[in-house]
Amino acid sequence: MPIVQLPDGKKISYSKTVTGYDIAKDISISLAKKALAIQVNDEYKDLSVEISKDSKVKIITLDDDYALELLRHDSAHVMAMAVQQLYPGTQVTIGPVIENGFYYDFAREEPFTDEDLSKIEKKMMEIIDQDPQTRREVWERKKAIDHFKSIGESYKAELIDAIPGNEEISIYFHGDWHDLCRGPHLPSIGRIGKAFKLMKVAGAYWRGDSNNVMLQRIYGTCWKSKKDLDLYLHNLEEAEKRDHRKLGKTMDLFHFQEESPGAVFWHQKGWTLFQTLVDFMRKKQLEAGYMEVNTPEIIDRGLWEKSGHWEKFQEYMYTTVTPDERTFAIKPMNCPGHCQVYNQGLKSYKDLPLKLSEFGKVHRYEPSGALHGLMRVRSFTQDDAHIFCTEEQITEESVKVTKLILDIYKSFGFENVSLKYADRPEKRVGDDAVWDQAEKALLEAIKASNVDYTLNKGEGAFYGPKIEFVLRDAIGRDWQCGTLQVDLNLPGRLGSTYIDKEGKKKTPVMLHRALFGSLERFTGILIEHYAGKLPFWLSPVQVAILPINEEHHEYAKEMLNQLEKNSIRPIIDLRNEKINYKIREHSLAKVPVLMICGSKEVQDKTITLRRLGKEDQQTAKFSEILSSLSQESQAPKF
RNA sequence: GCCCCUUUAGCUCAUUAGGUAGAGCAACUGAUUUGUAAUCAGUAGGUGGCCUGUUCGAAUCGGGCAAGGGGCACCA
Repeated sequence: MPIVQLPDGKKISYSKTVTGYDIAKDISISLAKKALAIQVNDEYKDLSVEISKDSKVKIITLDDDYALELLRHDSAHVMAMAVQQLYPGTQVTIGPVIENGFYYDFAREEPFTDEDLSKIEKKMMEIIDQDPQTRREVWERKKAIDHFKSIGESYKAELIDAIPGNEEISIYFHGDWHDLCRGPHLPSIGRIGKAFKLMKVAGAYWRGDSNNVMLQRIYGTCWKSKKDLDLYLHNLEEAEKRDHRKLGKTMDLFHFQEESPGAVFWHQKGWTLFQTLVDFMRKKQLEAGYMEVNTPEIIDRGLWEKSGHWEKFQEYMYTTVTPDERTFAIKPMNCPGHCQVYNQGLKSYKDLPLKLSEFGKVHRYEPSGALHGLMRVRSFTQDDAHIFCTEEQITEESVKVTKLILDIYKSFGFENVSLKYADRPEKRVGDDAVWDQAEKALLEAIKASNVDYTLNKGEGAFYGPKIEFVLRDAIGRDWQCGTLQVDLNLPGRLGSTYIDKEGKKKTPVMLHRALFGSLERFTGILIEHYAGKLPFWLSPVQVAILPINEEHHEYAKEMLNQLEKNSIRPIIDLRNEKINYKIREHSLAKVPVLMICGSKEVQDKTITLRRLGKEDQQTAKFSEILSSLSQESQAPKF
């Protein structure tokens, strides 16, 4: 005698077990037609689920957000159906819903080609037209394993074996095709609609483990309507346009070449941008009490053995053997070097906290497949610092670091920042009491920052807990940049000490901290965030002076000179081209300010100014414009 | 590192049964002296990523290597 309660509070009582479909029908015929699934006490179920107990229910239709998950999940199944019909002998493994779509991993000897994708898509359309009904069955575990083994689906059998004993094994049938699946699913396949597209084939390890065999993964996207699909595809194209690798080329910022994979050749314009960033951060750090130092790139392996890098990090280190047969490593991190600077001279508790910063270029032999433009390189500059302090100072210093990082992010328009906090792992060094203190300190810093955070339990470094700073860019992508790590290990290993109030030698705690992590990567993020249209203060070329014809060249040169004297970065275009042509070209080059001068301007000592992306013009005295641009050229303050 | 794909002029891309390559833009030369997103004409430009094999003949087919791309794994 179940009584079901609808979202509006209305109750319907039944004299016997009912299905979701029955309920939908009792509410209205039109709802029954639209119904895709049912939510029973916060759990999503098939529409065919039998309800025997009192429950709160909600009929899921295309209007619910959850519908998209159903559509995508069913799309994955249909894709697997299509693949197995077209390519017999292919094994199915897992096929989950992901952001914007779905994928399915297949085991098949032959690789899938792009032509295969269109064939599969076509077959999917056919299946959707046939609209097979969905049916759920619960099987006994052994029967399920034996069955999948008998039809050659060993991966599925392995998956069933891994399902916890208290869970039931549900098998979904779509027509005569079936798959192990938790569900729920649409009542019939035709409900998917046709707003989907197969995107790409990729390799993926079975169970995400690189020791396992590699499967073939097909990615697809699926939406509620053709319109949504088109919008998604359009957004992808737009995102491609702001790809920093593409913009780096067209804006003449940097290049890569095969003789030095993963290392940047910075061109004048890109390097100007890079240096502008460094200048900005240098100033902010000096204001925050950091002392900038510089340490060697190449250091004897003995020091890396002491620091533990030789043991833990060797596979990422470049090494070199000199003619006198000494082995050196090119630094992958700055910390050991900073400890050496700290170790010079006796330190007192009065010297703490001691903050050493460095724009240190580090080299790491990253796996070739990881390289990606500026975002992942083998040679990069860290905006690195190490804070030597007492255990009692961890909290205060952590709060300061967090504030500094968040303030700097804001200067670049990154308001949407989140934190990831990782606490003690199983394998670690240091006393639990010190860990307690370090973790408490980081949590307090997080609390003080008033920013959302997620906990990565047990994911801390072996030497201490850490916070990672994640920023979201203009098109909603997250980038992990800054980091703050408490280190209870390295100062001890490298013999760093200070004299405390009682005159006893003690080992300081070290905080590792980076604002953006890699400046190369941050430059890439900035380019994409701004789609190349950098704010005036960061723009490598800030002003293009465009005279109308030869008569105005002299005046134009005069202004060039004035701008340069005022530390603005101008260029001048004296080519014998029409003004339209010059405007177009420098606009495409994303120069933020165009200065046009013709006879009128020469006569009145004015300039006509046009800003990137805007069509309106502004004519004013050159002197006035000069002072306002000088103002605008300053780095943000906070 | 692993799977798949790609690599042709400075850039973006063509050449769909193997017969030594073509366009647009850029560059250069000349004409044009121009007022807010492409003035016209001409010239030059390529041992087709590198090595190797098959063939009378390879950008095109096979093998190897490298770099780049999409993913996976790793990660700033």
